[in-house]
Amino acid sequence: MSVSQFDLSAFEEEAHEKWTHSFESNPSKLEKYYLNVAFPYPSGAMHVGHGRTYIVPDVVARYQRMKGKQVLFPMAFHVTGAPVVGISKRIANKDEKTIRLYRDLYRVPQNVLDEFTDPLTIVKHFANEYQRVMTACGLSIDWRRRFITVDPTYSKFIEWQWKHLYEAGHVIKGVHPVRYCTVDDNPVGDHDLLEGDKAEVIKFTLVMFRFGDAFIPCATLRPETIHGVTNLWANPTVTYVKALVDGRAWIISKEAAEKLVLQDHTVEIREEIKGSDLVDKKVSHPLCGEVPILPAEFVDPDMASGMVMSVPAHAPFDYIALRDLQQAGKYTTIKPIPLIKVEGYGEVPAQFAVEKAAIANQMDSRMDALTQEIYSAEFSKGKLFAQYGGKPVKIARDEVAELMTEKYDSVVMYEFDQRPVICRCGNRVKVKILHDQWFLKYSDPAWKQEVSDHLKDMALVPPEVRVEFDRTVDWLKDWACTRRVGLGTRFPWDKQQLIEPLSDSTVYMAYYTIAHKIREIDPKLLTPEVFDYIFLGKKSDDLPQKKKLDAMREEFLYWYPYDFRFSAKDLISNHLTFQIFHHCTVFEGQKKFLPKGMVVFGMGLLNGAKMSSSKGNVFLLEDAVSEFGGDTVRMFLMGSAEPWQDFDWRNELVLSTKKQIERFYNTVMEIKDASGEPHDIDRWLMSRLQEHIARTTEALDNFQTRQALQEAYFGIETDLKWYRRRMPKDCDGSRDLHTLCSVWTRLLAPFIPFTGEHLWKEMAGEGLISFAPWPVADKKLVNEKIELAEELLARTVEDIESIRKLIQITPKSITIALAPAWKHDIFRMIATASDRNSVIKEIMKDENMRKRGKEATDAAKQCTTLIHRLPPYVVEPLAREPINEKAVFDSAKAFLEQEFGVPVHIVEAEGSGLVKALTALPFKPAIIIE
RNA sequence: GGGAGGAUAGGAAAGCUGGCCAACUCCGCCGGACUUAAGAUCCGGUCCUUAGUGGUUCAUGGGUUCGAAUCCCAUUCCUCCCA
Repeated sequence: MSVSQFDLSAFEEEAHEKWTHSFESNPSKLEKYYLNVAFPYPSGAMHVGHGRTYIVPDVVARYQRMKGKQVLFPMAFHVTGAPVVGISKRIANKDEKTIRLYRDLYRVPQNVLDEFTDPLTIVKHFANEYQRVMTACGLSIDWRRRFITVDPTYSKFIEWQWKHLYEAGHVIKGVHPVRYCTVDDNPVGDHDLLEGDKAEVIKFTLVMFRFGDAFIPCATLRPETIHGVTNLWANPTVTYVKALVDGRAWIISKEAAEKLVLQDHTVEIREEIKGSDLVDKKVSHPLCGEVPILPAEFVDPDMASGMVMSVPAHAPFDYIALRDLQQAGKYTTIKPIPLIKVEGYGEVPAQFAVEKAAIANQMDSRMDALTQEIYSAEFSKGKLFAQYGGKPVKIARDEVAELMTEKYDSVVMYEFDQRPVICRCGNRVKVKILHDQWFLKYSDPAWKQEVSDHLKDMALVPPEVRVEFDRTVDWLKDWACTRRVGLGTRFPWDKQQLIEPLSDSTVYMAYYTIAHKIREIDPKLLTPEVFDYIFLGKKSDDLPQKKKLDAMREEFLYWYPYDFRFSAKDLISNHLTFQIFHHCTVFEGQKKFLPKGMVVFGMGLLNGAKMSSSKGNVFLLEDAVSEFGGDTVRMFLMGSAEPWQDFDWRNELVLSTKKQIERFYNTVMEIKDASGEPHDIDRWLMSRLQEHIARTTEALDNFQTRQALQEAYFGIETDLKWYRRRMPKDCDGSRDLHTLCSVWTRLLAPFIPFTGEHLWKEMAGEGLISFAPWPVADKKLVNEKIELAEELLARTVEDIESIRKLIQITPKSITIALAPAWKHDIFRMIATASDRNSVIKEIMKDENMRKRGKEATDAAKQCTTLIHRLPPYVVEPLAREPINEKAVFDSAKAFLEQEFGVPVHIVEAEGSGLVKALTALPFKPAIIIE
């Protein structure tokens, strides 16, 4: 008895035992199916959102396996990059927040946590955790092929890959601005920031105003507004410095002087100048003439050069600052100078906008939004006045910047678009220009062309993402591909640097095919020639361990290219596109090895809010599995949304999923051994079953896990309910139910493999259900007539119930009156008519109909309505051939009487003498309850 | 700012090559049956109205059409990506 109890954790234990090496997959005679997932960066524990990412491909893998394919589903761990280095530092520094996250949320034991001061220990720990939890989820992964991206062997593979990229001319050297901490003396990654992780580096133009023998540089994003400059702003409370920058005298804030050093300038500070001493002095620029310096306390010395040029006609801040001064009776001769015409903002846009929004002073919180609004409006729609060239702002901006750089000493200065940006160490982050920065030249049009050509031949799921890929390829710019900190493979042409994490994980899908075998060879022997041989078939002398290489070559040729890659949609604009670029280069001229398809996922929500480890809004996958069971988690994640849609995890919904599995299990256990003789209703059940098989198969072919579950689970369950209702009281069901159970269990096996294995054993199925044959729909068992008869019966039962509810009397008998043959004729004529409007005329031409007069036209109208109302799968067969309604109801008489507990009479409407019987229509008999 | 997608019952979600659509299905809730009870299961209900009917609905406003949740335009809001 205890064996047949529904006990998920017992099933799980049983299955794990059977599966130990089952999913290790080798080349064989069978057709192959290779799928893979973007590998995880194991810096923390898995949450349920991760669960779906790996369960969807597992369902597909299991499905394809049952279809008889040789399936490869590998997994590895991406440990390269900087984040984990930051984490280890924070743990070493006893950062409370980080420690709490790892100790309390991820539940890392203290003795392990103590070791986390070493970054590699962190990723290795969580890689093992990942494997453990993935296994608990029933993922059918070939773990022999597991690797991490800092394995020496893998590094050799990366070096080989980059050699090809380099030789193809895709790796170039350039300069690059980065966030930089001068205390740590290192670039700062997102995860190393205390504040300002959204800040971006913006390229400003320094407009050089002449001030005696020196320059005063003002940073701007809008150099074209130089024509409208009325003054500069200096902060009277700030101490400025006069410094020799690249040999020429500049007046800038102290902070700016420090920043310029990081941006390729030599800076020697000569003297300090008080801001107040600058006020009311004059400066000049060839494009705007002489203007005064005005005082303004809003000027931030830590923003770019610490001096600001004022364009009151187009910048709300400048406008208000000037207005405030003038209201105090100062500088009243200065007038805003408009220079850009923009529709809908009057003569002086800044003034117009400020007045429209009724902004009182500089402190108004809407100022930033307003500035942004004007900036955007002028950029997209604005045009310079004719005297300044008349060009659109979009074009003029770059032209003016170029002119200033060439003729008027302007230079570029990088600064953040928002502040403050603060490092973990508490120091202000600055922008530094890095030299020796290497780039992947994704901007290369020829390379783009190869990628976009191949993209056309790839299967993309869902199809809507194709435009996003096309756009990404179109827009992609050069990508900085080396870093100075973190874990990773050394960059071959500059050993001081590392290959950046997104750039070292683009062709590893090929590496999976040989990962378990290449380990046997000493990494020192893994020259590029070795990989050239394995992956490209290029022969060369002195290849080591030729036999092993041949075996690897064979694996690669068998598995590659991969059939589908699964990944979340936020990777479209980088990783998923990069990997196509890299494949195109590495497998240059070998189109048959390029990726075949991709499935892109939506995001995960927890109780309606976005999942986020840092905010603590996560539910750990491990907890979910132990609380609800692996099958429950799987079925919930697969059934709540299609893979590419966002899904929402809610515990109460998960709980009801568990009940569903239990219901399924109990039902199967109860009926699997039924042995009665089949009735008509069994033929109906078998007929319906074929459709569920076909639809489930089709859904899975399209990766629609939700649709597939809907068909395979609820579709069959609903049929069974009707089936049991239709069974005579004393009958336990026929031996056909055994077939149904076998099919049903197999259809669900990819989703709930643990329960599947257990039931398979209970049903004495051969081998493991994981490798059992996928059911195939048998067209011969589809019986349209029987389905139609049941449909008629079900609809009639429904009608009787709704009438009974309405009249609220205790019925003594029910009479079902069937429509006469001539109404069937009308029905058929209308259903087959090409023009349903004129068909009534046609009908009335008939002698027999005409003599019935109004009765016939009424019936025709009602039939038309009915035909519109019935689904096509009912109308079509009825149009071909009427069904024998009398026979249907006669044989169901016992059922109906049992259902309603009163005598049921079946009569022909015509000649019954009942008034209500006249409303009888084909497929809709009249019902008289007394 | 540029790009992509979306807005349907209490929640989730199907339908979206125009007529079958008050709208598959699941969850929740309400009522009933079974049960000592709970749970499970089964039946019914869940916009208004009603002898199985009819009406009003699918973010808002407009358009195309004999006819639109479904096509087109505008607006509002949401999500994601890039800047």
